[in-house]
Amino acid sequence: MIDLRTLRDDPDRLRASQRARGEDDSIVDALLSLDERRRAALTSFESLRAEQKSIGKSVSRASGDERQALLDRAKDLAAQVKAAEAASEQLGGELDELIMTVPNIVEEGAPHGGEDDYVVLEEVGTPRAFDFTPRDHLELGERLGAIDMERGAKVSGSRFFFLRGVGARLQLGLLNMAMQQAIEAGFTPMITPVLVKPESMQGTGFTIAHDSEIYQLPEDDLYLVGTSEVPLAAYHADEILDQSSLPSRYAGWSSCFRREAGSYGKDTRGIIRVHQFDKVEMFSFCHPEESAEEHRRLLAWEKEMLDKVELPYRVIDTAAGDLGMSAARKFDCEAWIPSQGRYRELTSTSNCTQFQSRRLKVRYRDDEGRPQHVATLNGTLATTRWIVAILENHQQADGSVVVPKALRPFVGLDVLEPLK
RNA sequence: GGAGGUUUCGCCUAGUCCGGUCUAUGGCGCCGCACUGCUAAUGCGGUUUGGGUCUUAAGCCCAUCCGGGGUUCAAAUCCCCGAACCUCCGCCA
Repeated sequence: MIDLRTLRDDPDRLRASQRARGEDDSIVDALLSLDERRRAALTSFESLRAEQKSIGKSVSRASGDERQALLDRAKDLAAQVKAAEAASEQLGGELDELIMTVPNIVEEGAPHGGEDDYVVLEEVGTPRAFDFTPRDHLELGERLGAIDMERGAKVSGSRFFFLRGVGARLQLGLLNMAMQQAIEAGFTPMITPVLVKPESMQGTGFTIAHDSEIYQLPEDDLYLVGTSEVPLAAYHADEILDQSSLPSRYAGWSSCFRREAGSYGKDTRGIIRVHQFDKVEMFSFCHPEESAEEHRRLLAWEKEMLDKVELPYRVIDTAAGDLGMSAARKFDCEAWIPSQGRYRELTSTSNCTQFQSRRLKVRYRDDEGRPQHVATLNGTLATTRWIVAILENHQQADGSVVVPKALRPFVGLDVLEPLK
């Protein structure tokens, strides 16, 4: 949620941000006008209410005719107060509803435009030159007995799979290595709920009503998370944190669930795009003034992981139109996928500034003792999708796969060998 | 799934039976000041959160006693619905 005060003081900032995203900036005027009308209604309600209270008090002191006269007047006022309150609540509700649809204000420096207008910040490593025709991750995974899509489909439907044998070991090793790195960096490891209440989902910036990506359990009014960012963001909801505890960093391990509605025909092969996968996610609550630095730190930890698994990748600065609801800035790391001859996203780190904390009411006390909203950031340390890049980039002509050195102690194998 | 209990401004707590004097009591903690060789102790004052008004500040005002709704001129207090926690019973991994 954006800040109403900032909006009043500097509406042009939001206008510029909306244009950078390629979205309608007329919403700014709608917000300003609604805000003004709501404040007028609120003031009128409050002064009526003040009068009602003071008359109410004198009722208890008066007696006889005087009391009756006051009672009549109070009755009349009570009706007026009720009407004024309803009017103010009506406008307040409209304003809340509207402001909840406004995406975060884009950070200065983020590229303008849509999906294809990203800026490549860095390329690390070079795609390997194969002296044989590289197999894709599914063929490798099947030969290794690591990935079973067919039975995934039999048991649960399309875009579901089993990781088995060395596949299961590879994922466990990878995610454990991510956890290990996070712990060494001072993160608190977390295993989170994957079903959350609507307010946790919405507080994090997902719109339950319109987001067809979310699995819903209407019977229980619970929602399956697409990332542990959701439970981690909501973890400190309605709390005022001690300023000295910032930045407060958590590493969450969870399964993630995505309906992938509207992506029919896209990435249908293998485990690139699936309904359920596992992920280790970094999450940081930090001082708003430090969020840009913290964002760079999260990016550095992502790169450290990518270096450990010895993958060629590039870092992109996502364009404003592709940031989503909550992010003010987003950096993705994309690894080279030999079978596709292109880079695919393996990590994504977002600076959500105070957007989520304002919705979730996560605050800290500033030096004057006043509560202020913290900044929240998130970033990927490892996911199931990494297996795709690891298998393909480290494959050998015979279909075996060399486990990156840093990963070996976690997987317990140096080379993954095809089944006989 | 059923029965009962609990929920008050950081923590603990009074108030709820019997509506107005609750502008919510007291203790702890915290902050400031005073006193004091130092520390401690003591005394005094402050200390929920959000919002409106206001150039700023002060001040004033509104809301806030788990959440929502209702009764009433008036609700922490009465009624209804819900949530969380605790105890017991049932059922099931």
